[in-house]
Amino acid sequence: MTAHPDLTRNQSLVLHTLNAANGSLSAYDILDKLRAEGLRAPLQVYRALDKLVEFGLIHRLESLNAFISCADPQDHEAHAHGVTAFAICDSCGQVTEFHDHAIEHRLQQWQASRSFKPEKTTIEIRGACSNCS
Amino acid sequence: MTAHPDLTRNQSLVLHTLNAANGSLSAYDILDKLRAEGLRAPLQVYRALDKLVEFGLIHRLESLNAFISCADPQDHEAHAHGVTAFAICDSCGQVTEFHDHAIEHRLQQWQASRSFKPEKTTIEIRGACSNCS
DNA sequence: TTTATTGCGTTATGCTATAACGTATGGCAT
DNA sequence: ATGCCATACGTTATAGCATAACGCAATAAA
Ligand SMILES: [Zn+2]
Ligand SMILES: [Zn+2]
Ligand SMILES: [Zn+2]
Ligand SMILES: [Zn+2]
Repeated sequence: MTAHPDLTRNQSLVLHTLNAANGSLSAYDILDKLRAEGLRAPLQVYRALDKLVEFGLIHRLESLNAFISCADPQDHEAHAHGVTAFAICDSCGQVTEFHDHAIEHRLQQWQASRSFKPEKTTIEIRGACSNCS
Repeated sequence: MTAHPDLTRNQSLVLHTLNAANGSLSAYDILDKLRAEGLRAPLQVYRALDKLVEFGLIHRLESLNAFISCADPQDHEAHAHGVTAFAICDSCGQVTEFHDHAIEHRLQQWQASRSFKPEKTTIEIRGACSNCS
């Protein structure tokens, strides 16, 4: 359970922006929100995002090319070794993060049967949330 | 079991290019391979890709922003109503498509419990295949 | 002090995807 | 045949996402 180091100014700015957002934000969304704080270039945001993902404080949503703050950054076990899944509402943008041990176990079985060594697993359900149906 | 219509020239060119490829190709990879056939603009490729995905003949890999031909285009049941998963080797590019009913069922349970209406589900495992480990 | 590491800022570039326009073609009802 | 509709096509321009490459600054070993 290694704690991540203190965040730098840019990392803090990006994390707080994501925490304050309702749903997910693209790197350029974040950049636009942080111009007032002095950020000017995409790389400043991408470098912070890379670190925050590495620290397990945020997640990247592959099907949206966007980022969202972790729903439970304290849960190191689930995020370090587990599989994180997301349900994404295409209507309102709500993102629900969840962890399902049965799915994870089933994927592990498949991987073992094929001698496939997983590095990162993406599970994203796009659709309509209960409010938007 | 509705058959898809005959493919247009551009659709055929794109499909054959993907069928001939070892792994996945980006839209621009495909465009480069088809310049000799007269294709000049990204839209010509993207429009064909959209249709081929709609017909269930190819899949989009969200974590790669790339496309791959379907491993079993005849299996309409699995592709129309089921969840398709991919194991992607980051070393050699090999992509293995598979379908797991237990995972699909588990996702359905989650969706039912949250009244979430799924439209498209992405499952992609990035890692190293048995040959590359 | 020297060296290595990490983060920062900037410029430039590359890759991915779509908007908006007009043209062409084929099916079909009148 | 004529008009109408739906679909595909080709082109130009633009939008959106991501990284290469450079040098500087601060910090932490050695
Ligand atoms: Zn999380
Ligand atoms: Zn919603
Ligand atoms: Zn398939
Ligand atoms: Zn491999």
